[in-house]
Amino acid sequence: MSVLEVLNERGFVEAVTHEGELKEYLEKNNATCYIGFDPTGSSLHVGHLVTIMALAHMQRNGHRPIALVGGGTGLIGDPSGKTEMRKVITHEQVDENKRGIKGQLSRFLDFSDGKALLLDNADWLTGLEYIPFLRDIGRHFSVNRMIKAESYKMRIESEEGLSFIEFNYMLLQAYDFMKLAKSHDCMLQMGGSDQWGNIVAGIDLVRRTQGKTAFGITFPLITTSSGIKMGKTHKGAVWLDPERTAPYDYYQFWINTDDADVAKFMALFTFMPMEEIKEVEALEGAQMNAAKAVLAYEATTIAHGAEAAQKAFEAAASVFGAPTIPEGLCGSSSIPRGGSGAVSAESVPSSSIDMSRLEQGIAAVDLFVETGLSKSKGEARRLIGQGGGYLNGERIDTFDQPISNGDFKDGEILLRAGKKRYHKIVA
RNA sequence: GGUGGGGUUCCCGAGUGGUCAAAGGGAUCAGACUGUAAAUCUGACGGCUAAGCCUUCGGAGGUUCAAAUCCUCCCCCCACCA
Repeated sequence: MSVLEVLNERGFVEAVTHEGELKEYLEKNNATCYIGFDPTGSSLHVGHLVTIMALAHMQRNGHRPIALVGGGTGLIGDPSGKTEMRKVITHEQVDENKRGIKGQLSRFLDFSDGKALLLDNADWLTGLEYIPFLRDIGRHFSVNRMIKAESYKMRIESEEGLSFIEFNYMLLQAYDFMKLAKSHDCMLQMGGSDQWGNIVAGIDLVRRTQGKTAFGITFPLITTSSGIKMGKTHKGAVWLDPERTAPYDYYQFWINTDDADVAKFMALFTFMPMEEIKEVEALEGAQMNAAKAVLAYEATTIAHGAEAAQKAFEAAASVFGAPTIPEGLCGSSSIPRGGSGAVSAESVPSSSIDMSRLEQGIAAVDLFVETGLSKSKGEARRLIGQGGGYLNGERIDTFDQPISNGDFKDGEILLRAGKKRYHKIVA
């Protein structure tokens, strides 16, 4: 089975250029392909996962993926799909972000022995000279055509407009492709559907300058079944950096997937075989929860390692109860089955507190604020007033209920806000 | 540079001297129902030493018993013209 089929089957493909030829190309060659990553943040997030997984599939099928960090283009900002101009970032930030990004990608890609590459387009873009660039590259672009591109249209029609530097983004990205085609024989670029215009521009440029056919694949924008762009939660992005999104929260993010999305996400964000995923589609009711646990476990394993996934699983089990995963379900997953014995909740956020203060008793509201479960006293008061505050599993009745060292159970006080947020206080 | 229109609480958006912590919607949070899902229903949604007080309506001043609302200056955005 070729990569293209794998990607297709798993729902990665939105559009492909020269489908037949690309298929042939991928079957005959150990191809090199690339995807660009914006170094605007120090961490990638779940929104990047589709592209990352696509690269991983490429590598697993014998091709060589290149993750291209836009250190040069990042200084400009891609207007595609954005309604407003992006902040320009500094070189130092880019360097720092690059390090973070590589670390995270290493979980998904094997960078050893040049099996995957991390390149930075700043290496060739920052040295460009204006006049030669215009003469050699600019002449291949038609403004008429560019302004018709979907990626620019929106901005051109917007109130804010499109700045000149952003307008040049397409040329630079096309230049990247051309450069990589020449230096690494990289003939395939992939990207989100908003990148279509940029990718096609690159393919064009490769053809005009080198007379070769390059290819492009775009991925669909993954939305949840409720139509929201996936990976954003009220708290902001779900990061791949464990410092920013703890593995436990990462795990929880996947657990909270909509029923309707579970199978889709399994196909996209795990390496589980499609036969098993098809079975998941048919699940109903509470069984779906078991499938979600598998999804969360697998996704967490990929992003943070088996150990972290195990811990997250156990922590979740200790607060929500261990899920029963039927034997027949998702056989390839190494998720613990049949309720593992000792469950620890060490991934639940915890803090310690000065014992002398506890002796006097601390009002519940204050404790909720101190532990970060509530942002302000008003919020804590509201929470408890509405019945959302719990102490060791018991609902707290009044907001000023004192909590003291008499409330320790097994050496800890377990506070809970609402259904899902916990905090442990240890002596 | 000229002319006109704007900047309101997380977002959109009403409000044009007191009745405004500011309509409505969205988002969010909690509760009920459930399966840590969705949908639905209910409630909350600036802060606090909480029937009271304090801080908010681009910024700084001013008028007034009283200003998001009126005046002055400034900053920013947008449209059209040049």
